[in-house]
Amino acid sequence: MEMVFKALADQTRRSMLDKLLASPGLTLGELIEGTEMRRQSASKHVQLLEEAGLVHVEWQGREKKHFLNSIPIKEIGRRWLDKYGEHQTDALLTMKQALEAPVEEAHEEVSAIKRGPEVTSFFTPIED
Amino acid sequence: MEMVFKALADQTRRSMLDKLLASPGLTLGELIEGTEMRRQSASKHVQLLEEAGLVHVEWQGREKKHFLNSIPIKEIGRRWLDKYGEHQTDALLTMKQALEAPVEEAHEEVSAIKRGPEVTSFFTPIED
DNA sequence: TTGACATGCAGTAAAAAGGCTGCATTATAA
DNA sequence: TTATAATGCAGCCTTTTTACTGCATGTCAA
Repeated sequence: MEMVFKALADQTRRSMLDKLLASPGLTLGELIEGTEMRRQSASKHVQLLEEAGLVHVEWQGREKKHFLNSIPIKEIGRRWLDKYGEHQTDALLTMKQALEAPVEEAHEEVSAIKRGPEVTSFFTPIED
Repeated sequence: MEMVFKALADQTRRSMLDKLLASPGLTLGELIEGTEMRRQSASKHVQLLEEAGLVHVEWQGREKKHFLNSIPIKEIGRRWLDKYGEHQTDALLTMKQALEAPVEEAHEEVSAIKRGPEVTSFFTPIED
């Protein structure tokens, strides 16, 4: 999971995923077409993407075909949408309103929310 | 968008978001409780999260209360789930099967998929 | 007012990331 | 077989990231 986040943090790598989504099976050479980047640098990016499980490769003679594996991305999307579901937004708005109220009462409300079951019940811990 | 990806790339920052999800309104001091990290280091992380729009703050006297803003995360989740939808997985499997067939025919199928409307129609470009 | 507390900002050091060149390896094609 | 093409690996350099220390600022409470 850590690796997936790291891999997605770089624009160059995200562009590579885009290209592979549009054109499955591109080789390294084809991946850097139209860019200024050297083959060797791109190769390192591809290595990272492979380690993160985001790219699957198939060797065909001396050519290495690259394919996007969208499973890890979907997994992240699914988990995070579960984790930060609609309830959270409501809770945030509640907090915001509470803080905009006079300090004493606001502090009370904050404490109530912090110790109460309302927010903690929204929270489904997910290892990442 | 770039900032959001960068912000999510670090485990420390993701943990902070987790804490703020579980306990909205934590101060900096509360955020580093139980960790080895110095206050000043954590402060920089918070700064990044703020710039990425992932954390909203409310000053209350000398205390700075931090709140998770899950909107950017949801936005990413939504866009990426659109982008890498179910069709992509099918396409990937098709490619995989094609490549596992004898080379000549496989190459034909790959070319067909690459130039055909099947895959490109799956692709909905999204700026990021 | 004064001391303690919560935070911010500047500067520094170490580590990680990203890009390059040069060379080695394997496969195709003449 | 030999030249060419696609790729990998090692080493180097520069930039970015991350964590630290020290000091400054603003707020609360006695």
